[in-house]
Amino acid sequence: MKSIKTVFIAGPTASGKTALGAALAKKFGGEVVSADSMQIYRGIHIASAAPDSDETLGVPHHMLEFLESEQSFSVAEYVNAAREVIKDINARGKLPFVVGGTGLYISSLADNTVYADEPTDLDLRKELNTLFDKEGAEKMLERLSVFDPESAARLHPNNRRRIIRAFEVYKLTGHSITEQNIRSKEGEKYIEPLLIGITYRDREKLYERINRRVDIMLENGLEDEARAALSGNHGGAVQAIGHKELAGYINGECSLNEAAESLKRQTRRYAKRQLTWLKRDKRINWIYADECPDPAGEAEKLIKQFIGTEE
RNA sequence: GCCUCUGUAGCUCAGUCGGUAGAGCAGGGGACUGAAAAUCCCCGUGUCGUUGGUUCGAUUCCGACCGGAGGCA
Repeated sequence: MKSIKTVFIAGPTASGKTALGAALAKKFGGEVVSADSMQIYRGIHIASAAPDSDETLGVPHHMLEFLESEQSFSVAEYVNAAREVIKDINARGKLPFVVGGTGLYISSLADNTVYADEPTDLDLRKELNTLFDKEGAEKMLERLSVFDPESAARLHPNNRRRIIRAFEVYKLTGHSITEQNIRSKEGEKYIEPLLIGITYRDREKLYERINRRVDIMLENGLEDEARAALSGNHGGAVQAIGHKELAGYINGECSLNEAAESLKRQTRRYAKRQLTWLKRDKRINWIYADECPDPAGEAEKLIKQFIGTEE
């Protein structure tokens, strides 16, 4: 099968990628596939800055707000679902635009990473956690080195989550995560990506935007949304920045102002981590919103060149 | 006007009995394959208010000045 030309719009939170993605998709008659690990959930519309109906500009958006907050989700499920959506968009003769800030989701699609069928086993994770508590990190890494020396050497003892995942893969599949990662790169290249990154050269400007957006979220009812989420079942969405920070205020542990400051700080750090992830990918064509007079026009040029309809 | 306290990192402050300084927070850099808005690793960024004096050497001691806080008038 011929690979599907797909435009990716990536960037840190509050960089303006949602608006840019929708505008570009409209211009090129495309459809948007969200690549955001929080916007997949319902009940977190404000905190995740999911696009409102007026922000989608009438362009179909996929992979948005389709899961209940207590449901667990994974990159594997994301990639497998998004792939079908992209194939469908392509089959209808439209250009897919993957827009989002979850680096792992974006690169998994752009790199055509294959995630084999393998059910998530939360009980096994629990067991492994108990074992970890009993044995300690060093002993666990020693055990890991027996069947996966590469991972044992690579993983930091403090990174419990990754160590446990390495055991989990082996117990579930009989092969190491190192081996699995190698296989994951050998799949069909069904996507041909054009990667566009949007951000600000001056970090301070991005942070100002983040701070402002948090204030707007609070004005728009973030507190009520957080209250509703916190009273419900806790699941995949509880780790969302926004509800987490407001919990302290809602439980009477701090003032609203302190919660808001904490939320801004966590969002800034998140943006920094997003940038660290994206910077690594040398294929990304970066557009700096604070230097470029016409970011959308710049992106349009790249896309025209990419799809081969250069005027 | 006088007296006292005070001025050190972006912020709050420690400290140097004289040998150009260090914590917390903020911040910066990095890793990343099934929880990824998660998880984890590394890093102190400085005209020690200014200016004279004493000294081999002053951020440290002394004086003056400038800024801040309080007190007495």
